Amino acid sequence: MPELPEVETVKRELEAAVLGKKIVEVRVFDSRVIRFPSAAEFKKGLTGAVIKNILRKAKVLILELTNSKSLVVHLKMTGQLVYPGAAGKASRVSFYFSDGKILDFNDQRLFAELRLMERWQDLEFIRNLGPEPFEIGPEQFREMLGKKKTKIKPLLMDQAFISGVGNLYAAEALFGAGIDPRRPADSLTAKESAVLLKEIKDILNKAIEHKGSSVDQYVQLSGEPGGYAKYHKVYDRVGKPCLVCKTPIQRIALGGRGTYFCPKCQR
DNA sequence: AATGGGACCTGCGCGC
DNA sequence: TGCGCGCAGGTCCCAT
Repeated sequence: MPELPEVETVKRELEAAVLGKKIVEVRVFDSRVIRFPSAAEFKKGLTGAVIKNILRKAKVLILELTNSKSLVVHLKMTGQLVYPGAAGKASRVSFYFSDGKILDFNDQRLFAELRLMERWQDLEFIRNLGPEPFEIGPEQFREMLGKKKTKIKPLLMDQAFISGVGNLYAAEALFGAGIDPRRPADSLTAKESAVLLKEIKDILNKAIEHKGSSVDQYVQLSGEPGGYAKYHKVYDRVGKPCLVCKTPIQRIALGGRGTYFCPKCQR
């Protein structure tokens, strides 16, 4: 599922592929993914526009256009952007460029969201985003954790607390830091919180280097899977031996989400 | 304030 | 072989 490294990968690839290109046609195969405005207005607002700038805010992708509007993309869990595309049957929306190439937006489960906004900065979700891990240091992180009694793992996934981390990287970072996902956030020592922040940053950076983790549906812009999944130490490894101590990896539900951890290495 | 559950969706893998 | 069911998780929303 696309988290910060996957969205960053797609953002970089989009920059190389479609920056400066003109959209000449938009075909909508399932209008449910278009959250704003209507499908008709969406098409009208995009046709003829040139992609001027591409940004990422946490897990959100923003394509700024020359007509002062922005295409805001949230892939949620199964959204994909594929280029060059083929407007195949899995496509929900296809963007046709003046050079004849196609950018396909696919989404198996229809959770993903496309919006055409005058001002993406006004989107409530974006306004409420907490800092990305790269934007804070250990002292600030410790202070943030100290104000929260909630379990550390769901807290890492709270985009208003810290943004860009989802279920997979939260589990991997907590394993790397040797911290039990059920620990109250304010129980982490200064040293533990510093190690955790470093693990988060290191793992996100390494995942970006390997162009993301392909579990479930995520693919790079080219349609190829990302290469980071083979480095996962706990995610989706329930019952398999811990790569450090051989204890079977456990899976529990926290905040309704599958949580993988090593009961021996993580305390 | 924190927590839990359901909702949104579809396809996959499982057990029978 | 085929069917029904649970599950997957990013985010919002509601209830407690």
